[in-house]
Amino acid sequence: MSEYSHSLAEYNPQAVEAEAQRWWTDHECFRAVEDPARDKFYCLCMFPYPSGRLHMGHVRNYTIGDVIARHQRMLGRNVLQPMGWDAFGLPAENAAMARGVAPATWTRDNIAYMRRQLQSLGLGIDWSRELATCEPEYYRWNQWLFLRLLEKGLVYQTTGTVNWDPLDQTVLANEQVIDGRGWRTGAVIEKREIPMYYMRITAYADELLEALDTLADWPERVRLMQANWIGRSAGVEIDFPFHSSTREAMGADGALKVFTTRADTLQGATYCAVAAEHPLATAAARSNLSLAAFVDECKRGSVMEADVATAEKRGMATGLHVTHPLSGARLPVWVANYVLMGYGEGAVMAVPAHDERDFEFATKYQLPIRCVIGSKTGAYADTAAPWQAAYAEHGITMNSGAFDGLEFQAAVDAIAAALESKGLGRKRVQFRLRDWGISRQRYWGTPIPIVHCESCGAVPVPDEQLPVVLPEDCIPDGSGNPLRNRDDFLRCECPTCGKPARRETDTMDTFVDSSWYFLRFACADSHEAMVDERVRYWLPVDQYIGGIEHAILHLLYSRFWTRVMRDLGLVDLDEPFARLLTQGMVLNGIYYRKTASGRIAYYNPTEIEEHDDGKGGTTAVLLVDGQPVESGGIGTMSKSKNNGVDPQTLVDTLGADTARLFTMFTAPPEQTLEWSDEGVQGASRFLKRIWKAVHTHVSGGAAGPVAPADLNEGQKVLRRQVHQTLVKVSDDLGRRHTFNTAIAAVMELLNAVNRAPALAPADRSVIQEALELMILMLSPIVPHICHRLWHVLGHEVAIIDQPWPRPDADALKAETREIVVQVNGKLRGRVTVAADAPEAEVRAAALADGNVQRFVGDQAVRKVIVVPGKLVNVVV
RNA sequence: GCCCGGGUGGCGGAACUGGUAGACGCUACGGACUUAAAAUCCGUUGACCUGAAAGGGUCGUGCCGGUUCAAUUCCGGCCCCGGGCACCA
Repeated sequence: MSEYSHSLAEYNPQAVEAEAQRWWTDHECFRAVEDPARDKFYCLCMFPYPSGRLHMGHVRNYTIGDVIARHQRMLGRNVLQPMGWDAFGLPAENAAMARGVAPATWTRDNIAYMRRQLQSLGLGIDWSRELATCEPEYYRWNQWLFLRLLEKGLVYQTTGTVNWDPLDQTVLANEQVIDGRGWRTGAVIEKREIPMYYMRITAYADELLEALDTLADWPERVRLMQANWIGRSAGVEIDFPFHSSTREAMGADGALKVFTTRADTLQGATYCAVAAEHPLATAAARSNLSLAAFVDECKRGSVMEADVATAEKRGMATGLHVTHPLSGARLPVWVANYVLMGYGEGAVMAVPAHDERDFEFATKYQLPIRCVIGSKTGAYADTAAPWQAAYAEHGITMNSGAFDGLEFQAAVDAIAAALESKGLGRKRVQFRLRDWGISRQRYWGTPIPIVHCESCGAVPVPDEQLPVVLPEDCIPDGSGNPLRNRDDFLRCECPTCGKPARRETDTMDTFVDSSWYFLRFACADSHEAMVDERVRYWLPVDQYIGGIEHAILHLLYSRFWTRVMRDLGLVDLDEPFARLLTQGMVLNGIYYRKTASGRIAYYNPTEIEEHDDGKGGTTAVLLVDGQPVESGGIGTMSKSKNNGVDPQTLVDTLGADTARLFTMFTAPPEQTLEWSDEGVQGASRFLKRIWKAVHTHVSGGAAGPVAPADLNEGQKVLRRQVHQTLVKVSDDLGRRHTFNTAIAAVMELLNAVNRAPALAPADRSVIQEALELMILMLSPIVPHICHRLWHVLGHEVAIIDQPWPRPDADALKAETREIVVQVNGKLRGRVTVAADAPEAEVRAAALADGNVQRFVGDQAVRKVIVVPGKLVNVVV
């Protein structure tokens, strides 16, 4: 008999959790050791940015991972669940500015605090593999791989556009630009072209796209988003030769190259449009002051695609002309703000009749609209006048001379062939994906390992000089990169000629850090190499868990980086993440007041009380003054809306198990989760109920093993529910990852156990089995309380080392089944039949039901549909 | 603007492959226990109609339309909310 069995004390989460955590630590339960004889399971959650304190999103993320990891462990897998820190980034520099503390100090303090917080959640993490990306031991390999990519031509330098704050004389992130102005200075932001390093992710575009089909265990929506992001489109590249007048003006021959996926509409092109950055725009602006001013203005606008796409369409004629490659017609060239320099050729042929954007532009500037596609049911042109909108669907060519009457693909093929024979066009594949610009004009990141020499130019730092260590005592003040003022960092010798030279001060995008950390966890202590042979054992990650907001960039960069390392012979792996779960965000209510000055003051929901307003709704009141506040609905927990909930308070009061249970029960993992104080209470109450159920049962003395043959009907029914619940929970945890329904099923079972008679020895045996299985099923979710209750139920061996139970096939067998009977699709009755009753018998029983007969009446039965084991539908 | 999701009682959600809409939890209300409160336990809780009651019926899954014996689920069109849009991570 266990030492705990007679303790009917109140459930005290702090004591229970401390005890369980101590046991796991003392026994090194989560230390992952390579063992080729065992199946491994690598369970990884996206590592956190050490922002200061854990937020509820972290709790949700890491609880999901821990539940899956613990379940897999019980299934017998050799589980690895590591943790690290995405430690470089902008917030550390902001904190430095706000508090005058070095980013390194701030970051490391945050890591220490957040590590303790994670440990208090009882996560089964192998802390011996912990890493932080701001450690030279880690980022030296960013530098090393950068140099390998440079050698292979997969890193190159070209100019890129950045946001420039003219007052602070610094580059701003998109996030730091608010309504076109710098967040600190309020100055109107300019665009600047500066040299930057790029990674040639486009070289892998085809493979990254095609391999999406192999990711069967990724959410469909993520694969779709990635496919659309890569954006492969087959089309035709068309040359519009310069018109004679333009040749004179330009002093050169040539053609305007455009890319189009709608070559079938070529005969409807009435003008061409180029981006403000296009060479033709630059050339035309040289002799045209107002055009130069317009081009300048366009270049000043936002770099963000959302802004460009929603901006009012504006343009100006360049005065230059090109000739239509087939008809020879003279077409004007316009500069338009809706043409992106970064896609295709930075120039488009405009077909206003068949493209929404061209249509809007042509209507505004009174450019001709020429219809060349008719709908399949008739000529569109007849019904569309006067023009209301573009007809952008595929259709049949018309007004296109020799190309009339063709369907989309035939028209594209014929026109492409005609262009090709004239040397004015060719079929081509275009990707939307752009190369990855990794240069950041910021301090707190991986230094780019390049030295600038007056004689030799940009020279790679030799491997033996790695890492290029970032000085850690800088405190950014918002005016540019502080590395530029650090002589001890800047000054160096040129590795090629030995003359004095200057170090590159740009650092790498933090997405570089997160593109391979999952590989490093396999061998975090490797000093000689970036990765070693242990990667072969642990990778791929069997289950990756993180926020849906990373669906594109982080996951795509990681897939790219893994392939780069594969092609360098460093790993034997195409895809890093076998199975992906994208968790939803955590939301909470938003409350605010408008102050006299018109500013909005947000109040944390913990300072608010909702009162009934007597009209079926509620009024929100601020606790300190009792006065009403505005309710702003619900939104993601954020600092700016002041609606975050500190999980630490919850852990300190109701315990980690309650926090874990609440986040797992309240919503399925992929959906958004709404915070609710009452819901948290409900989770806590359930733990108390199960605590009490176990102790009450045990206080009745020892229960013998179940003897299936001796059970009465009620005991059989309860036992069947026990094993049905086990079947469901196994599936919910293992395949579906719907932890909410798994918990609901266990709750139902506890309700059934609490209702069941508990006097006879056979009753107590069935209840003992039910409670044991419930504790085993709950142990991945609320491991601390289960650690204790397992002992209370009389077991010496800790539950962490128990295997996942198997349902008893005999217990699952039922002799009868309830069948639903519908008449014309509406529920009219239920009949109970033998579980193995043949269809004819089920059908007869259904038709014999009193209520069914009432609804059938004297109407003729037209059809009877029998769904085996489920329902009968009588159609009259 | 483009790409991807989501919308079900008073609330969070369940219904897994087209087959009983509302499991489970919360809230609210009623009751038990208590000097009292908290806690705990028991019961009721989609709307409407009907019945003394037991019960029975109609409607109902954002809106409009379609397919089907049967639609929260599939198809077409719309509305609203959330995520991403390349320098937040």
